Amino acid sequence: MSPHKRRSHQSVTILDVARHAGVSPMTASRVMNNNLRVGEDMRARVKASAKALNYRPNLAGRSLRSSSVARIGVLYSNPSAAYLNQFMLGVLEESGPSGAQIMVEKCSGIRSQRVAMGRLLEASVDGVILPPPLCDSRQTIQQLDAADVPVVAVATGSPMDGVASVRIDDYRGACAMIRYLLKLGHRRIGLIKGDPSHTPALLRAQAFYDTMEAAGLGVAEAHVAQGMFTYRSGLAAARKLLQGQDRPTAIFSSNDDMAAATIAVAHGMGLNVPGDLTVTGFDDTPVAVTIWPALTTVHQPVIAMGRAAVRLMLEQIRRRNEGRPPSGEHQVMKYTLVNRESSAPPP
Amino acid sequence: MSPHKRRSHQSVTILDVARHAGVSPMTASRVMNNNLRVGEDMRARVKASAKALNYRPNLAGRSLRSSSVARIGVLYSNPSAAYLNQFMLGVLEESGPSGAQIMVEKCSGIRSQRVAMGRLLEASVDGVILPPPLCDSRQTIQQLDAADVPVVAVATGSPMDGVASVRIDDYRGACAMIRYLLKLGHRRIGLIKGDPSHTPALLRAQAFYDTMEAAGLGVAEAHVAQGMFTYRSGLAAARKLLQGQDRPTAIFSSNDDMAAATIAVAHGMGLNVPGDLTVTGFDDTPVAVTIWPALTTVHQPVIAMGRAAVRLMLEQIRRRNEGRPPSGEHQVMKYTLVNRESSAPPP
DNA sequence: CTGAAAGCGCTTACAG
DNA sequence: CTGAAAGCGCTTACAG
Repeated sequence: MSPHKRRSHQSVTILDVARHAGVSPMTASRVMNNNLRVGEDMRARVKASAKALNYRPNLAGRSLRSSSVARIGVLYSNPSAAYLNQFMLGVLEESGPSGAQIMVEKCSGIRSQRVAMGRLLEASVDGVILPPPLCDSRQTIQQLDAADVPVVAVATGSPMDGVASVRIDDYRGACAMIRYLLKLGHRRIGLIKGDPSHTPALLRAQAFYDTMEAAGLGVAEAHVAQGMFTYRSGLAAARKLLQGQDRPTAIFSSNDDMAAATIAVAHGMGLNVPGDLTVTGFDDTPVAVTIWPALTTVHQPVIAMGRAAVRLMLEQIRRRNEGRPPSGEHQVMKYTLVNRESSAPPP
Repeated sequence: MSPHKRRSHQSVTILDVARHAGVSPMTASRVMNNNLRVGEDMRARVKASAKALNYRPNLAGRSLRSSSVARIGVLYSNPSAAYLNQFMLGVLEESGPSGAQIMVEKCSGIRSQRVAMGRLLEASVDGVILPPPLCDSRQTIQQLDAADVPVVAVATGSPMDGVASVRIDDYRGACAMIRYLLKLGHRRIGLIKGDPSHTPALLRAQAFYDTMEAAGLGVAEAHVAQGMFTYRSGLAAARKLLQGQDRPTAIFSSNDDMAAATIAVAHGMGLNVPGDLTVTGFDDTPVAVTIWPALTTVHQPVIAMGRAAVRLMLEQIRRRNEGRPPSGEHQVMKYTLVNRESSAPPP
């Protein structure tokens, strides 16, 4: 960087961009805010200048002048604490600099749902982010729609038209994991399904069946157990899978909590993981590295998804304020297969 | 609220406070920032007015004019992911509105410590927050001191003079838990100790010995096991405690991860928790409600401690900027005993 | 569609 | 120790 003296606090302001583009600061501002009433020509020039100068809007300045900061609600029902913690980390990281206010409301059951929703609406939130499993509640989304409040659905397995969403491709993530197990040499692979009312659970299970079939492998009834995404349900499911004669050499659990339970059950039976049994999870929540052996799992970038949810929400709010329809953008984030200690070739 | 029209965006500004107190805005500003060069008289008047009007500084305005926002580093080594997530939740919540920037650096081992510290210093952070176990590293604190960078130590068992800190009273928290087990009727209580290089581990163990002794109970060698705060170390410790003849009817684990491991081992031995064995933890991290049965534990308000750490840090930075010495304030937060499903009277 | 002016709430830099 | 003036970066409200 050249050693010349800084004239102001911030290196590049919107004034610099305007000057560089040869337009007024107002026009530059309008372009930065996606305001429609700007000619294509100017829009392009400003965008180019902003990029060339690496302009970053000063959010303090913006929020100082703009009448109000965005108020974003996060409405959740019963996700795992670990998941929600990570998600909120992303939400707060992104909302902090933008000056947006975050209101978190929990609900369990229909009645408390009504109460929570009422509180959010009364606080006149500008938008509501719906982490799973509420992301799939038609009723919740319709209520919000009726109140003209934009929604961002997080980690839904079935994105809806006109409702913005962030997610990973659960189907392909699960396929990747099954293919990995296959490549390791496993043939008898067990599946612990997740709560069937959560759309990603369905996708992960379907990926299992499809990939096994594509490999020319049948799936025995005894090798599939229904779970509910909780540790406790994983305990029961793992017992079912491991008690039989022809027990699987690998178990694909639809999330980490149930995988952790599976390892606990296996240890209880004197089974070595991964020597006697490979166990893999999904999500890569903190429990994956808490337990021993550390879990091979599919990493879902939960923090990044929290950030993305806020960005999408801010965009929805702007659109609404300008009378434009919701973008209905569906952002698909990258999953990664994380190979740790709980997987190995079959005995 | 009266229905009169709002003159401006914010209900109460520093101008209102100044007018109410009959001083200039500058004086009001100085008082709000604890600037020393204000007479006692005016200081009192402004404070009273601010309180009367319920004045909340607009942080966007402040950060816009102030040359720079605070840059706060968080340097950590190897805490549990769950703990750090929760802690960061508090840090981000508090730093967001203040506009402070957070820089997180991880280090493992001496060499990477040097690298991480170098990055922080190069980014010219205004202060560094030290979560456990780095909160107890004299070397780290001295390096930071030498660079004239204020420190806030989090959850240290031995607060140092001149270094601000936030913590709970680990000793009394552990005493409360042991007394609870005693009251339940347990006499043979086992202890899983934590990493001895972490000061809170020492306090929790000492509380165990003292409380048992106060109850007139001896502690058998076989009823104490050394752990390292990890799940894996908890597995080994629990095996040691449960294999003997005269096994304990209750086990007090020095943290939740090791308690979770203990429950897994107990289940593996066919023991019912809490029917045959009571297991309790410490910290109340998310794992406490993930596992089954849910853990009775000592709640440490980690999120609130994250917020408090940022508040203390901002105060330290201000003091330093004004040439005053660090406050060396030690904030002690409240713990709570959370009674869930893993504890019951002895069989 | 584009712009000149004013001001959001606060604090810096200068006077006294 | 106290204050009047100016300005941080941005956008609202008004003109054209």
